[in-house]
Amino acid sequence: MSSESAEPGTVRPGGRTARVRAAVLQAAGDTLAERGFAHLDLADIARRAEVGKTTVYRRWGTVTSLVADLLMDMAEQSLPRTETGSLLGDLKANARLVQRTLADPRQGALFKAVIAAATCEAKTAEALHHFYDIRVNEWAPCVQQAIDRGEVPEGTDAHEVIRAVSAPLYYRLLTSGDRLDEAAADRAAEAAAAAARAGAYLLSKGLV
Amino acid sequence: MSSESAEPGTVRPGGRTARVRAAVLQAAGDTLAERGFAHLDLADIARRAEVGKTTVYRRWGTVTSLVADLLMDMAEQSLPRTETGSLLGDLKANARLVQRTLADPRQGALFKAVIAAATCEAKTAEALHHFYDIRVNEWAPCVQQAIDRGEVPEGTDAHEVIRAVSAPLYYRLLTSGDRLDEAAADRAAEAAAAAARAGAYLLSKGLV
DNA sequence: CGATTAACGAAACTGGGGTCCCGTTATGAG
DNA sequence: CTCATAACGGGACCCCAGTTTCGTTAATCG
Repeated sequence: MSSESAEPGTVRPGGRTARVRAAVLQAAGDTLAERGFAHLDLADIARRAEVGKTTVYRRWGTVTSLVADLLMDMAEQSLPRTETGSLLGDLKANARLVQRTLADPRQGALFKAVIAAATCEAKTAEALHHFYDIRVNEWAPCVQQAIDRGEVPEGTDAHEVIRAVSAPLYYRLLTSGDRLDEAAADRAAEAAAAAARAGAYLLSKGLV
Repeated sequence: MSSESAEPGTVRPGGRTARVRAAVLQAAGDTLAERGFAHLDLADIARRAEVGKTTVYRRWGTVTSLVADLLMDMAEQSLPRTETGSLLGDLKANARLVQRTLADPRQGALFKAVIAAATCEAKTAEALHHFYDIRVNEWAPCVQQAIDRGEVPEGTDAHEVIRAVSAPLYYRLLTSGDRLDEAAADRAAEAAAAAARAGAYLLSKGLV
């Protein structure tokens, strides 16, 4: 009875609809990775995905909206974290994972493009934030374990420590031309661990 | 005698040419700040700058190319650093400066847009890297002074310490919706200082 | 299984971003 | 001051991204 029906793809999400979505997201990821976010149009993506142009425009409408959906999809594919028994070991494992991802030509370019897209629209930005919230939540427990072991002071902001590991790697990816190597990953982990031990991430300091 | 003459604006860079460049860069900055990088076309910028559309296309050609020129312009306007006498004080001053810049609605949006643009073309990326090289070089000496004072170990990578201050702020700007407040700036400075004191940024560790 | 209709897709259409042409302005050299 | 021409700018033009229309296919329900 509602004057306007819900978003297309919500009533019959199975079969063809799901296939179309998968093909389009695949094509979008490929195109973003090799062409970047700038000169990117939905018509091109439709051709690549071998899907009707009309369909892409109807279901996503804009490039940023499509990227937002791509991020929802990426958020669901979370990798389980590894546990090493020490804070530094865990943070290094995390840093290496991020470094490998960003250093990979396709993945690195994709992440750059996705961040660029999030810059342009609130909805896409929200999807990106959600993506990183999930990733950070996945790894935060290792800091709590370090607190329990007495490696870092009580009241340390676990999420902030995890973010501190990724930050230098992303900063380097975006603002310098230097390659992301293992040394950069290890340095990021060591710096975060040292700062955490020194109490730089106590909750009382930055009461969000 | 060369078959193709040099870029327009290089032979007679004075008077009108300079005025046009200034007007276009101003308009580009404004548009980037309020509309973002995505749906941005040179025709619109030409209208804003009250300059012939043809001129903009002839001199810059693409949006990313224009952003690259804008970055060259921004790189020249470097703010002098302040000196406080201690590493933590200097790093906090730097962190506060970055934080104020990124938290400012216009400047923050502009930086986001510029980073997004650098994602899309090598030439723009190079201009962005150059911009940050200059900024980092401006502040690196304060770390060297800390080394001389014995605050941080010999062989500490001064540039890496300065980057470590900015990294969490940019990471937060781009991947989270949280506001950048003074607490975040101070935390970034404290973490970098603590990690530097602990020897996390020794050159031997990450021999670039 | 059918019947209903959500969702897809081919084709025609449109508007504005980007290009080209050529006349006008004013810079910089002599 | 004068001149050659670098650089600008108006306007016509074109291409293709994005929209609309309507017929076709197939997902879901009974």
